[in-house]
Amino acid sequence: MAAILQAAIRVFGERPDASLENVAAVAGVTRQTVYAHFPTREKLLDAVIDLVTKEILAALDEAALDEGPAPAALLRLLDTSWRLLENYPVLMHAGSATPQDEVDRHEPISDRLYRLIRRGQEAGEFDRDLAPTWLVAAFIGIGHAAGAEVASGRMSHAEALTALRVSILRLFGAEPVRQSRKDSDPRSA
Amino acid sequence: MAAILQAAIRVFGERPDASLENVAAVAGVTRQTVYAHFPTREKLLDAVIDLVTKEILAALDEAALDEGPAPAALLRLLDTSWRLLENYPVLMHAGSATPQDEVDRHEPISDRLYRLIRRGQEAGEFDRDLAPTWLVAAFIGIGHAAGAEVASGRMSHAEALTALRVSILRLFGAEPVRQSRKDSDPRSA
DNA sequence: AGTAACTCTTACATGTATGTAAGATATCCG
DNA sequence: CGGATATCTTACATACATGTAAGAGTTACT
Repeated sequence: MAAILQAAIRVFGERPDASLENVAAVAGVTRQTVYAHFPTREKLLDAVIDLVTKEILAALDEAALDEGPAPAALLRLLDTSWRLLENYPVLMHAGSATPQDEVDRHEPISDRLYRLIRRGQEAGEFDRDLAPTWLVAAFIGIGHAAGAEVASGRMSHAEALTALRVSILRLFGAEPVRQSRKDSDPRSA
Repeated sequence: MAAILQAAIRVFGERPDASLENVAAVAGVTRQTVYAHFPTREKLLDAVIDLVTKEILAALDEAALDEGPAPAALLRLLDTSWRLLENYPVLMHAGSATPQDEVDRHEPISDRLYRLIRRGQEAGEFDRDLAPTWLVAAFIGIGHAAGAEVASGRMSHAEALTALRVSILRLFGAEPVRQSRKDSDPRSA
């Protein structure tokens, strides 16, 4: 049963509309065995989402996003999200099913991100010109872009993470958080 | 003929994996009539991509991206792309088919964007910390995010465009283009 | 040893999409 | 008028995925 779930996570991560036949093959069982545990395809999908959501929540709780300076918390959130995306490529396809599903899947991460943005903006650590809801969408969108770059082999995992960090901080209008700086003249925000 | 192509653009824009039955219905013809013009589904897809690509190239040529300051050209490119995305929602689903298709579809826009980034970075108008290829990916990713916000009704078209302008300029490390003065008209073509 | 849970094999039914084929009808143009 | 083109109707074949069903084999636990 657990093997089937893991297989489903892997397979749907590569191809969201893969058949149960594929999932069963990867799990090393037959299609009917899958049906023995999950009566319909949708139930299996639900189980996958539930499991992944639980892992996400646990990982985000460890990041303690409500504590410390907002920019540092943002980077913790970024690193955690990036690691989750690496472990669960299925998150890349969050928009493939119904819009309702999309919302549900990203809800745990986007909700915490939203609160973090609000906190940072109110403390003056993030620029206030852009609406928090938009920044949430942009964060996820740019994260997906980075994931796609890695998936296609155009960037390494490490390169993408570095680029992500810089990009997100810029986007949020945060002071650069002490990273290797080159000869770029600092503009005051 | 042309009606079928237009219908395909519309239908595939809403649902990339719609059946030819749907396309035919929207076009006001029967499925067999579609087959009379496009022997396979793939041929129809190719025709759609070809047509849209031509329109994109024409629109981008009008934007004169090689002339004037890079940040201004970037905004022209952004406005043009945004308008194209509005007219051809099918561009939102550029990653749904094979990876090869994705590259092909975005090539005309990403190639010109790449050259523009290089030009701006070499002239010192854009920050040099982020690789041009990454900025291309981030540009498209954030653009898609904006498109999704509009499609879901969470932002208006105008709100999204404004947020996009600010976000892209920040991301590219460009000096904020004089937008406090209202004489910078987005529609420059 | 015996029972229960799990899994396997095989088979069937259904739905949907793709693609092919043949013959009828309409329309436009020379 | 006559022929070419485009379209329509109806029908068939195929492929694939989903879901159901029955019966047999395997494993593990008691």
